[in-house]
Amino acid sequence: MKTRDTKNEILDAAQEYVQRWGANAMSYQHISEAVGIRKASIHHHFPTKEKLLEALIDRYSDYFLGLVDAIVASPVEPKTKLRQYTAMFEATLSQGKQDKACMCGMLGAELATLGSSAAEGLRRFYRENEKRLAKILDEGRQADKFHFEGSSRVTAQLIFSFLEGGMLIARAEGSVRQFQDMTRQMLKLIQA
Amino acid sequence: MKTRDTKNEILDAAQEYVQRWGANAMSYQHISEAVGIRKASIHHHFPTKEKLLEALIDRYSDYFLGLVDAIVASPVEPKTKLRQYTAMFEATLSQGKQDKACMCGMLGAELATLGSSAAEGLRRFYRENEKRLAKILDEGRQADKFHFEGSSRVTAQLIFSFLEGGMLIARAEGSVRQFQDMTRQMLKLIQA
DNA sequence: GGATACCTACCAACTAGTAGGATGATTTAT
DNA sequence: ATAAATCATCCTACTAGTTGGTAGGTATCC
Repeated sequence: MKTRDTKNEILDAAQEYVQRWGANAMSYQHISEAVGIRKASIHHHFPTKEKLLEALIDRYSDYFLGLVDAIVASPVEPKTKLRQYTAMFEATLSQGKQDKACMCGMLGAELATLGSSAAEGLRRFYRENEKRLAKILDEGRQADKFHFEGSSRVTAQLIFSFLEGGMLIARAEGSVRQFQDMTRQMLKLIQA
Repeated sequence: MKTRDTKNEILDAAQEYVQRWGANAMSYQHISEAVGIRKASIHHHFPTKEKLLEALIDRYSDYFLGLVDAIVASPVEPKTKLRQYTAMFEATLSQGKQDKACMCGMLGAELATLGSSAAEGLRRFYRENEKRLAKILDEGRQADKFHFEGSSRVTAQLIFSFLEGGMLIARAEGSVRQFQDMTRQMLKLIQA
């Protein structure tokens, strides 16, 4: 707990900005003002914007997937796990002025402007989420709690896509409620 | 069919750019080079970037919803209508280097950087799509071709959210196939 | 004494947007 | 009909501000 504070404060500010405005609307200047540090000092911690975004994606990914792993490993019903998973997205959407989306959903739209390393990190985030979701779905289907035909992997991709897209759409309407309704309906569709 | 050409060429170039790179990565300079016209000349047609984006959203919205209306009005099965609707998204994703998303999905991520008028246009696009989707769903449910509980409006929002999100996710993986698989699974989930 | 962390001061490139002029077509006045 | 005025389109040339990034210095800490 020494120098690490500033580095994390920079990432905190950057993440907030990306979740609200997007990576291309975020600048070193903005971070500088938010953290209370000079622009050049940010370059000391993250030499280029590309490196910053890579670090940002890595941190976000690790944190988010850590929470997901805890849900997957917990001894509750698959249905509950799925609800807890969707609640994570809902929580982000509910923060502040309800104008934050999933950071990796935002970056998905800005994919073309990302470096190849950051883009790979993004894809990893998507795949790892889908993998964990598929596990929950498999578990639930075997226990006859979920019902759907075909691949659990594709179904996981479908649910994940909906959650990422749903955040953007619901945010535009300024309606957490709409997101909750859609999520509930999604869950109903795969219920046995 | 006189002066209108340049205006539309500008919008064409801008739309391509937004669908691939996003609105914040698009500049008057980029459009200028793509169209073969000077930067200042673009300002003559669209005095500010905000106005350009408003015009872009309006044109896109009118065109897209026009196609959707044709689908809704056509005398085919609801199931076919839904497949035709999702095929429109698939077509965009299949274009070029498979790096284009729905323009309004892209702009959804950049919502905070849009002017209030453009943001309202975006929301209108979302709502009008959901409305038409709900109509198809209602029609199908009444004909016992679709089966789902609860609100058709919420179900329409769910499907629309999935399509917008799915384009971004599938694009990241460079996989039209993944998008097709997810869409097919979505359709299966609401099939009677 | 060598890192680490931060600073001031700069840079070249790019951003949206403006001023004002040239060209040519279309309307209008005579 | 023709001359004059107006207009749309496009141009060169510019502005002020922002962008990511660098050079090089200073203070502090192990």
